[in-house]
Amino acid sequence: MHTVKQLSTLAGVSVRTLHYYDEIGLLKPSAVGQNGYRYYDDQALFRLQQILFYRELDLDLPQIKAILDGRDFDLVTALQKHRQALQARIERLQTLVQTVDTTILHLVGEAPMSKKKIFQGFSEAKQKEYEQEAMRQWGEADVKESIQLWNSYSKERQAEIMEEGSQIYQDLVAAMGHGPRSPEVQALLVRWHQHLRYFYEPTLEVLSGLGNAYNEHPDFNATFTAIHPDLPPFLQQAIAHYVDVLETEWLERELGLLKE
Amino acid sequence: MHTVKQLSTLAGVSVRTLHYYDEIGLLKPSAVGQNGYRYYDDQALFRLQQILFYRELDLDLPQIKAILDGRDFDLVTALQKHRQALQARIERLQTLVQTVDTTILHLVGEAPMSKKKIFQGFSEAKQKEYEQEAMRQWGEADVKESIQLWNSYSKERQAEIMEEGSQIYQDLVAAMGHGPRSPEVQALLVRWHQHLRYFYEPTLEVLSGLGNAYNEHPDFNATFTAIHPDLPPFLQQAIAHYVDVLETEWLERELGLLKE
DNA sequence: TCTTGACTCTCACGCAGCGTGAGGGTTTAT
DNA sequence: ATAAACCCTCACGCTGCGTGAGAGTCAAGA
Repeated sequence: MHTVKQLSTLAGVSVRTLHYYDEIGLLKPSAVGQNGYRYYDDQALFRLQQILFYRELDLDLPQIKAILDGRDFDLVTALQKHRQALQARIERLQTLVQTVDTTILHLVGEAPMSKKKIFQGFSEAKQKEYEQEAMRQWGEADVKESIQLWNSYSKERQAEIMEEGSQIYQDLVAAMGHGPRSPEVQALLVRWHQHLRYFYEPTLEVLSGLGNAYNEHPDFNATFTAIHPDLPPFLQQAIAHYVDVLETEWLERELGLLKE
Repeated sequence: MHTVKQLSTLAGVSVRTLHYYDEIGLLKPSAVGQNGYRYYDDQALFRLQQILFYRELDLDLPQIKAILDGRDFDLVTALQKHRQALQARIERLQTLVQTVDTTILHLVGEAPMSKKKIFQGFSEAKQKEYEQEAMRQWGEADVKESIQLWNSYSKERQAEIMEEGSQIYQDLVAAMGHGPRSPEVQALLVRWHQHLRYFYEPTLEVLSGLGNAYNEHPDFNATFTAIHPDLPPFLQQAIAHYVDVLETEWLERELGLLKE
């Protein structure tokens, strides 16, 4: 027989939770002393573990009670229904993420916080290279800002960001077969765009200019050709389309909705 | 100037919501009559629409207030943080769905129909063979589950399944001339995959491991060599390709979800 | 003018699943 | 015997409102 405290540490829940489960009849103590103390045996511990398992699945307590009390209750059907509910929630959240993404892009495109900065962040040697690359296009002050932004991240964060970046390009290569305007590729470009924001705030014009540069600028082109020979022209087309969509479709719809 | 009812129908919210937003200072009426009535102008309507927009994104009301009152608040950063939170919730829900799935499978396998013996479709001798074969690879618990699943089928169904199984291998032998990646062979592997699911739910890794085992594991190899001497290496190649395609399709679906 | 019906207001409880005290008894170890 | 640790029962708080209750107000028709 365990007291509430013992059971709570055994199962990793709070004492209050045990009180509550008693209150709603989900888990009643195996015995109650005349002092009012609750005592639980191992069977109760087992039931509690079952409760916690189903709670992990995000089932609500009345449902768990129904399942465990097992009265004319089809567990498999219940779980399948629950699965559907979870899927629905996932899909809803995924559309939310998309909306958040486009909102961020809108805000960034509308109100550039700090105009055009450029990125660095490869090896020390290449860093200089890119710095000059960027300077030729955007000027020294902007580059310095970007470098400061980059240096403001921790070493680990920097590693993560770089990893994420190369991952995105690999995913893009894998998705090339679908064509530059395919939903798959365009979705990856959302990630790409998000990724850029670690370095600077790209306006829509910067984005589109970047797309062209990836193909037409010799140094960028070389970098991406090394990943895949067809990547530069592919990126140019895909990004052009991406910016197109952002400028027309979304601006009309969301912005109009907000301001009208 | 609109009354609460008017504003509520205009924006599609309840009167109670307007009361509440007033109470928490999120949306105060533009004017209040001496009778206590709330009156809202068009600016308030606009603000309400903004509120609803951010509420749609699942931001909580204090956050919305902070955003709209815009005091030393970086909207983009806030949205990025929110995006991460949404992503975390999505990932959590996705693992939950997985857990639910495996739970359902477990329950289905556990459904006690008749606790007879093993893989009854095979001859008594070969039965033991397959049993050990399976145990060596997957451990006892998995095999038991598979056996229980198998025993949950009726005798007639079991006979049909076994017939179907040997038929598939014969068809595969007949199709070997087309090559392991040919549509003909790949279509047969769909049937093969479906067939396996009568016994257990194979993950992609299990499928691919099975393909290798068919060639490299001496017992499996012997079994299939008996059907046709070139069948084992052929199956290994064909199955490897089949799994490859499945993985690609899966990736595409993920990306599609991300975009939609 | 009086009535009626549609609105309006301010409390205030309820929902899920507990967290977090408050205030007071009990047990256990020293 | 005393303190520490544990136990109990209220009971409010959190989110974002829904849902009345009870009472005042307004516009329009008889």
